[in-house]
Amino acid sequence: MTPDRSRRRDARENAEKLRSAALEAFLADGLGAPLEAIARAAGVKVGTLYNHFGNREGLIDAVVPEVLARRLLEVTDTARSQETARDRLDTFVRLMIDLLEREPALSDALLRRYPEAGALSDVCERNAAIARTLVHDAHRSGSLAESCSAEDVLALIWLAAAASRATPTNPGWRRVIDRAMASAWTAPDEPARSATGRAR
Amino acid sequence: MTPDRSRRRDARENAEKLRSAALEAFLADGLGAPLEAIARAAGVKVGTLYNHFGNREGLIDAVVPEVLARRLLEVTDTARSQETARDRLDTFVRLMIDLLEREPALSDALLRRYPEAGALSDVCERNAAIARTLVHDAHRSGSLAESCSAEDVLALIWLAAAASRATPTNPGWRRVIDRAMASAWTAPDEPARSATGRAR
DNA sequence: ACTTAAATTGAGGCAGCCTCAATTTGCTAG
DNA sequence: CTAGCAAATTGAGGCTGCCTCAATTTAAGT
Repeated sequence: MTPDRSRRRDARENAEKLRSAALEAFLADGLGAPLEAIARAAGVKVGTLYNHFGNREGLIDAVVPEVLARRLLEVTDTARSQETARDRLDTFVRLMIDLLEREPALSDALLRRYPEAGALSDVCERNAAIARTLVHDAHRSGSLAESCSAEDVLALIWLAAAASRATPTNPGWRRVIDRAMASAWTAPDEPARSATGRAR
Repeated sequence: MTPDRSRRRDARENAEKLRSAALEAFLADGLGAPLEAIARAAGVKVGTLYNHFGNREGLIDAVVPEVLARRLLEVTDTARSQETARDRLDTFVRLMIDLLEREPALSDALLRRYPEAGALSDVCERNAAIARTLVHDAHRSGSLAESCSAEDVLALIWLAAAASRATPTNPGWRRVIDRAMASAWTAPDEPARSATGRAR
């Protein structure tokens, strides 16, 4: 984003090396990856890291939001391209959880483990807003039970994030979450195509 | 349990002080409570703690299993005293989750964060075995869907543990878990009393 | 080349985990 | 009652990890 206003080339290069090392570490190990290791991978001392980014949150914010926003965009794009409101929400939730299983950094972000990372929180909040509208549409279309609020859906996703970051992880959690989501639809099997309803 | 075979009174007393400080800390803050703080609270240096208990897991094992076993016994006793198989399982799950919300140490135990604490793992395993028989009975009684296996119920409890230990915690998770469990019963509302079933 | 502002870093403080040699202390046999 | 021994305690220290800052190095512009 900020193409680095600093005058000195070495500083710009070091910042760049740090960003790329950080990105790799954060994506691989989550947002708690040791900063000392990142600095080492960038061929620099930690002090330099702190000079450039202030603290862990600063570094996270400089590097992670963009990538996660891209991943989330893929999810929302695919979800929004579905025919029915139910499919849109269903796809969204499913892909979100798939993504959480692959991206520890996203789980850490959704769990708000680093609340000072403002840009990252924004990305999450924007995503939550999308989830809320998808839920709203699903409610309107009658395919999602009113008893399942938008906050419930967000909590479900949050829960997947928490599960995916628990140590050691228990593979069974996914079935439980799927069951919770499955029980939230009003029509037993297929989405109510527009209003062809034998709904209710 | 082991009333301490050591000859020297001071050693016995220190061990006792450590146990009680440890218990307090573990119950209050979970099994990750800093050992240095425990030693300090016991009026002793960490070295002494390590002399007596070897490592964190040793201390956990010396102190936590008994208490958690008691708590779990209350839960299973109450659960088993219910009339129907469905109520027994339902009560068990509900009380377990209540307990997890109150006892971070239990969540840490179920999450297997300290696998070397053998006695603790045993307590958990015994509890899991009880859960399995309750699920089995519920299946036999026809009140629990076959699609909800014992491992699914254990995963649901594990999930509650993970959620309750995530930082910061999101209060909404409980509704999601309740929904998952609620959807696992075959009869929509009340337990099928023995076989008076309009089940299926 | 020299100056100077900027960037880097080494050293260090803090909290945790854990180890171990040296010291202290309780117990007991004489 | 005391000396001597085994047992227990501990201080010091090593390790990782977070973060700070004064002193030094170095790039860039005149």
